[in-house]
Amino acid sequence: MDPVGFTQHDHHSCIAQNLSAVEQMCADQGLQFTPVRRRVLEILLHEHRALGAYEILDRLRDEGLGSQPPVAYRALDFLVSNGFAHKIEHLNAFAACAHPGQDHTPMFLICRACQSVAEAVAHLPSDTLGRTARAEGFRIEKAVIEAEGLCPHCQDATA
Amino acid sequence: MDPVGFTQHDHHSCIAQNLSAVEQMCADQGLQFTPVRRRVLEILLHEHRALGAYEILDRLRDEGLGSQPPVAYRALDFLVSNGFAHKIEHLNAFAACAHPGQDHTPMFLICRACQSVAEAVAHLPSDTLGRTARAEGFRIEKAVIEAEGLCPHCQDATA
DNA sequence: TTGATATATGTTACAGTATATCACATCAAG
DNA sequence: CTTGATGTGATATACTGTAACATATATCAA
Repeated sequence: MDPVGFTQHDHHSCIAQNLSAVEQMCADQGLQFTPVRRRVLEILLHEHRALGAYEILDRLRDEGLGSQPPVAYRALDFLVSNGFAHKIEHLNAFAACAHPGQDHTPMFLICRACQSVAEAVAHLPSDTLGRTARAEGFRIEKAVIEAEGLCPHCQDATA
Repeated sequence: MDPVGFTQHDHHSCIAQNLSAVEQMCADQGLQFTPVRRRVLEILLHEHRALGAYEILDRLRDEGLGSQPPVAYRALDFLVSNGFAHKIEHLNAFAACAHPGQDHTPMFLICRACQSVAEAVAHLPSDTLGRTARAEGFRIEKAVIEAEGLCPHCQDATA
């Protein structure tokens, strides 16, 4: 479960693997992986960055797959609530999940220069957040952990 | 630096203390603590929860202190960028800072039942977020850490 | 197969959040 | 006194998200 980071990788196979994994999980769980939902995930995977709902909608519209906001939002809701994508609150945008299906609290490193996004996995119990919640008697249901800054590449470019 | 949590406290003096601390800091740093900015902070302190920009704007309007969105957003920008308030991304809302002036990465526990918000302080270097960033060579400039769930009181109420 | 139920999609309209821009006032520094 | 920085007022607009209702498609039991 490596963080999917700022390094090069075989993008084509990464898309294919993710898609077939999601396909399999939908079959197993009786979820309908419909054309719109599939296409939205493909778009997110292909871009490999966070996209706004309306960017996604524009592409759906170009392909005749739906033209109104609720179409995009519903597909995104499906993907997010089943763990196939995440919403990045800081950007009001969405990104494909780097390790779909595994129940996890994602953590994002967002480069403010090149807009790339790396996903890693938090370890809540040992983090300040988890320990504070325990101490306060708060029950965490969902956590949002996002950092903005400069990725290694853009630090070099700036320097 | 206790987390300001879900327990009772002397709200009147907590408002007064916070306000005078901010006042002092503005004086020290040559920042203009203007009527609009002061009023917005007072509103946030008084509510002691996260407020949307337009909720704040409505109150400003009632008091004749400005009626257009930029007025509220500019005051909020001032408060946020100087560390006197925080934006809670998960809610698209704003809350007064519980320990203004201290440079810190705030962490929020948000009750989805009663909407109360507790602020605590993260220890980035030891958390997964900080360690991951270090390992990836990512330089964090700002972090957003927010948890949604049930506060102790609402857990009891639900049970 | 048929009908009943649940789920997914299409569309309109709107609500909520945020910013760009221009004009004007104030005030401190040179 | 004028220049530049900062704050305010106001209009307009862009971006993000949802409510509500109609239609279509899938699923499953009888």
